[in-house]
Amino acid sequence: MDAVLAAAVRLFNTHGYDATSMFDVAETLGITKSTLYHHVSGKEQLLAMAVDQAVDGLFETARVVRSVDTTATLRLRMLVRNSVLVLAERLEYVTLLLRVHGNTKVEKYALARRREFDAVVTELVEEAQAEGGIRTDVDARTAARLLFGMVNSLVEWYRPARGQPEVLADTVVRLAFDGLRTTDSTPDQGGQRGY
Amino acid sequence: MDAVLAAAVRLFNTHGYDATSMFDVAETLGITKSTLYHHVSGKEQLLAMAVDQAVDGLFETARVVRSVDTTATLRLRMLVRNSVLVLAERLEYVTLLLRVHGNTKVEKYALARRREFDAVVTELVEEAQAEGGIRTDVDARTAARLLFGMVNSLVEWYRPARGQPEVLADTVVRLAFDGLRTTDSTPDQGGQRGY
DNA sequence: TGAATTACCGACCGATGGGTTGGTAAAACA
DNA sequence: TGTTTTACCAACCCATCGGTCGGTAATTCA
Repeated sequence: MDAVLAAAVRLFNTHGYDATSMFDVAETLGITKSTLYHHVSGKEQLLAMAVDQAVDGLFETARVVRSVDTTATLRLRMLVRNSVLVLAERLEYVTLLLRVHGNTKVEKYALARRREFDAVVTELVEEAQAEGGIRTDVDARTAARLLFGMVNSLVEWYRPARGQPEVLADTVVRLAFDGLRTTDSTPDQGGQRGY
Repeated sequence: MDAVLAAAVRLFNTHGYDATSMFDVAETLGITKSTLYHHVSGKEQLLAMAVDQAVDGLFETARVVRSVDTTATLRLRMLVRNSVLVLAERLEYVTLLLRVHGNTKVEKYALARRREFDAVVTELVEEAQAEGGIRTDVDARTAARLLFGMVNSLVEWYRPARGQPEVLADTVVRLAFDGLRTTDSTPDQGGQRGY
């Protein structure tokens, strides 16, 4: 069953959801279409399961971060870092989630969950701004969107083979918080490994 | 003809390229499918034209930036800023370009041009690193990808109504180069309006 | 061993989609 | 005015797709 989902998601990502037929999925698994329908209720269910895999990972990380007792700024750093790790770990599922744009029930659900996650990030950015941890001359909503725009763009090029995701996560955090400019005097934000 | 392309691209973006039928496009224009085929050779041509609109804008900006006689760092800032402006100006075309992932001839062409643009950015990042203008502890290719990952994410939420694109472009440049951290002493990189 | 469950398949169905054909009405041009 | 070009359309073609149906082989379980 997991094999079915994995194969489907891989095909969805390489050829596009619409362009992938249930026949394609079945063929990849070495079974016929009828047999495939014996295992899954339909194409949309495959999409729904994939979206859930991605969304669950993201919200789990948001939940963990929320429960940590530290500054909002540090929690924001943790959220970014952990999100990169989730993206790397569930790459194919998150890729599919981020490409959803249509109008079916499942797709609308996916978009709603993404907006929900966005709201969490925006709130955290606002908190961090309020405590003076990050710049206030950029609208919180805009900052949150650009920040996760950068994070999410990973799905376009990151491939698991290319080294540990932790290294990448650190890079993303550093770039997001300190920018591209020469790191004259990198301010160590508390020294808690990586954040 | 421009009206045909505009209508098609809008539909492609809202419902997805595959999910949009030529009948849908025709209906939106208030003509029949046969008449639509009298104006365009096929669905792929519409995609090709849209992709060209986006790609041409991006490469034009890269060309202009390349011809400016200043530091690589400042040119990189200009490229980011101008890219945001192109994205805002040709939003629907660039949106479509960035969503292309399939395997047809046109889609492969689009991906190739995107990679080409990527190479230009990476090269500029390397130059800027070499002259000491930006941090060197991040791989140039990775930095370039994350940088334009952020820029490109605009297509997911930016809507023209929301104020001048110049303001947004400045925000993106600031965030990309100085990061989210509190702007203790914003280093004015030369004072050339916005960069 | 016999019954029930599970995995599997070939053939089929209705709908949709990209694209074509063969033609008419209206401009543009001479 | 006659002719060519342009804009337009209804009907049709064929491939593909999501999904169903009726049935068979293998497996599980009692």
